[in-house]
Amino acid sequence: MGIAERKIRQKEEFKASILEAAWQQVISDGWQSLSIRKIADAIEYSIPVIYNHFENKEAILLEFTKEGFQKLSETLQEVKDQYEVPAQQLEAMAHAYWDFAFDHNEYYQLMFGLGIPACDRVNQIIEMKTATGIMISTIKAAIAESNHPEADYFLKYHTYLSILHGLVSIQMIQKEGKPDASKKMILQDAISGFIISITSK
Amino acid sequence: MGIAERKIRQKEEFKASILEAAWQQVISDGWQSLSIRKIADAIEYSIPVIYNHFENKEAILLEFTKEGFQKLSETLQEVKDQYEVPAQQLEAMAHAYWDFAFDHNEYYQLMFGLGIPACDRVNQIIEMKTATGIMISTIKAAIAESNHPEADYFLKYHTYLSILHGLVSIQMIQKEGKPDASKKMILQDAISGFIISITSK
DNA sequence: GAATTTTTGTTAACACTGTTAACAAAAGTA
DNA sequence: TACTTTTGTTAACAGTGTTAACAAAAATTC
Repeated sequence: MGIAERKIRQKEEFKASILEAAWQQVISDGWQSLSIRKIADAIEYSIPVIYNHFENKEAILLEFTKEGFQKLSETLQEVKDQYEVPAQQLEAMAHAYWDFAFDHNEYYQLMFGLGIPACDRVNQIIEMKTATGIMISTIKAAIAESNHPEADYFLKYHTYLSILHGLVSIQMIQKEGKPDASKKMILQDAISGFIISITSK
Repeated sequence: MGIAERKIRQKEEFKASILEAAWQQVISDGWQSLSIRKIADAIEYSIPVIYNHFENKEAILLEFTKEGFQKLSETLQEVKDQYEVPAQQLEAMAHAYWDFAFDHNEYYQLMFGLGIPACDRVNQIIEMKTATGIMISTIKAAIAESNHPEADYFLKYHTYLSILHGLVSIQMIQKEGKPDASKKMILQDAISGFIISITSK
């Protein structure tokens, strides 16, 4: 009975065409503005057919999130395979990670829940400069007292902030509520490494 | 003419009551589910009055984002003032930053555009484990070859990922599109610091 | 104090969202 | 051919942000 197989094949194709249409939406207007109606419109079917193939909108986004992690894994593995020394691997993977994030920007935003309204918002906030100023001045002072006062304070500030924000947001994505005190060891580890990197060496 | 003053005072109070009601919403259900209608309901006025005091919903969120950065600045400054040595200040500020993020969780999410649907999503993605595995194995190898093979690989992995994600998302929030190559120096700086911290010392 | 203007607030709608129940049409099976 | 299952549609529900048209209250002018 080849007809049952044809059916599931057609079902797969249909599902794929939904994802295809959805992805077009995502890359052209961002995943924020992805809508079931627009997908239905694009595939020229009525709305409820989509719910025959996906439980809800979230399930569609989940699909892309999976794809994103798959692609990231592949990329990391490929890059890793090009080196032998772990330290070199780590460095190369870091660059690959960076490139992935910006080359597959939509995937990355989906994977890490970057809800982009903040982009427009953050850029019009003067209050942010105050916080920035406090941190930068401290970095400057630390560099001035260090053995290599020629270091780029602005670069070091970005590094400092990125470490902090990275730690926090990764933690927030993984679980809600305040993480236990043991998690603060990660902070301690990262930040003391950073401080050493500017104060001595 | 005290009546004009009373008017603007009342206007201020009204505005404050809107923000108050909005904030109640935010802390009880997250800023995702904040709605103009619910605010109107809470203050027992009709919907359009809110638009007399705020241009749109975004303006209300912007207000909280500002508040968030103000609070963060205050916190950082206070903590900084308790120390003299820049290195100590940086460390103390890092911990203060961490505490702020989790103690004022709603503010932080707003400030950095953490669009929390990803929380539920990320936790049901097995594909994520692959990527994690690749990175962890490399970290393990690096530690094994280092001078202190007793180091906690899981901690180091979290540090590694956090640095990467922090760099990327801070960059993404600030501007869209791929950042210029010079920005990659921040990555280079942070990651080489990290690598040194595990390979030698 | 009455008439007029300005401010303030309301109702009702528009244009969107995700989701689903009720039903019709097509396809496969007996 | 008659029946069942799958597939698809229309129409609605319950939300969302936002705004135009209008009524009521307050302040100002005559």
